[in-house]
Amino acid sequence: MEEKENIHQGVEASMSFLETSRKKNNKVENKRRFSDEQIRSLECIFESESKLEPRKKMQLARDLGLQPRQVAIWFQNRRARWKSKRIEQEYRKLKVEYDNLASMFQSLKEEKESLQSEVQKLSYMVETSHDGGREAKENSTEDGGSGNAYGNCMAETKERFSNEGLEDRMVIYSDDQNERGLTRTEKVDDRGNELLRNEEIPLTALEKWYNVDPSVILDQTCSSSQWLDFWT
DNA sequence: ACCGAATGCTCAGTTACGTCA
DNA sequence: GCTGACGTAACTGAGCATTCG
Repeated sequence: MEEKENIHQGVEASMSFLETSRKKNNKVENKRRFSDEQIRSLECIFESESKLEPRKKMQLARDLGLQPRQVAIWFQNRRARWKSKRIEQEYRKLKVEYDNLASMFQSLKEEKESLQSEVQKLSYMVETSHDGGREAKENSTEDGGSGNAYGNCMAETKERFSNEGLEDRMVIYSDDQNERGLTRTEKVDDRGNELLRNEEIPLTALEKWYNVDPSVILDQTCSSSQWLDFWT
C-alpha cells in the first residue's frame, strides 16, 4: 500500500517533471528528485548489474513511471559515483601501505646510520692500532732488533695484508703454530694475544663475512643515494 | 567486400537545481 | 530570509560499435 503510494508519488513527480522540464534553451526548469521507492528499486537492480540491457531498461522505466532516458542517466550517474568512491577507497588503502613502508624505511635508515658509525669507530680503532705497530717496529730496530713483540707482530701482519689476499691471511695465523709460531708465541704473550682477540679478529671476520673492504661499504652506502632520494 | 551515414551506447566533465546547516 | 556547500538529475561532446543502404 505504502509502496504503491511511493511509486504513485514518483510517477506524479516524473510526470510533472516531463510537463515542465524543458523550456527556453532546453534547460531543466523544474527538476524533481526521484522518490525513495524509485531510488530503492534502482539501487537494488544496480547491485546485481551496473549496466542495463535495453529491454530491462524499458521494463524498469515502466515499472517506476520514469522515462527510459531517466533510467539510463541514473545508471550512468550511479556508475560515476561508484567509480569515484572506489578510487577514494583505493587511495586510502594505498596511503596506509605507503605510510607503513615509509616508517619501515625510516627505522631501517636509522639502523643503517648507527651501523655505519659503529663500523667507522671500529675502523678508526684498527687504524690507530696499526699506527701503534709501526711505531713499535721503529722502536724495536732502535733497541738492537730484540724488539717489541706487539710492534713486530702488527708490522708483519700489516705488510702481509698489503701483499696478500684475505684467505692467505687466515693461513698465516694457523701456520704460526710451527717454528715461527713458537717464536711469535713467546713474543706475543704479553700484548699480542689480547690485540688479536680484541681488534684483529673482528676486522678479519668482518671482511670475510661480507667479502668486501669495510671502507668500501661505507663509501657505497653513503654515495648510492638514488633510491634513498626517492624516499626522502 | 567496402564505405559512409545513422543510431545507440558509454564515459568524463559540466551545469543547474534542491536541500540543508 | 539569505548563503554557501553538497548531492544529484540532466546535459554535452567525444569515442566506439553496430546496422543498413
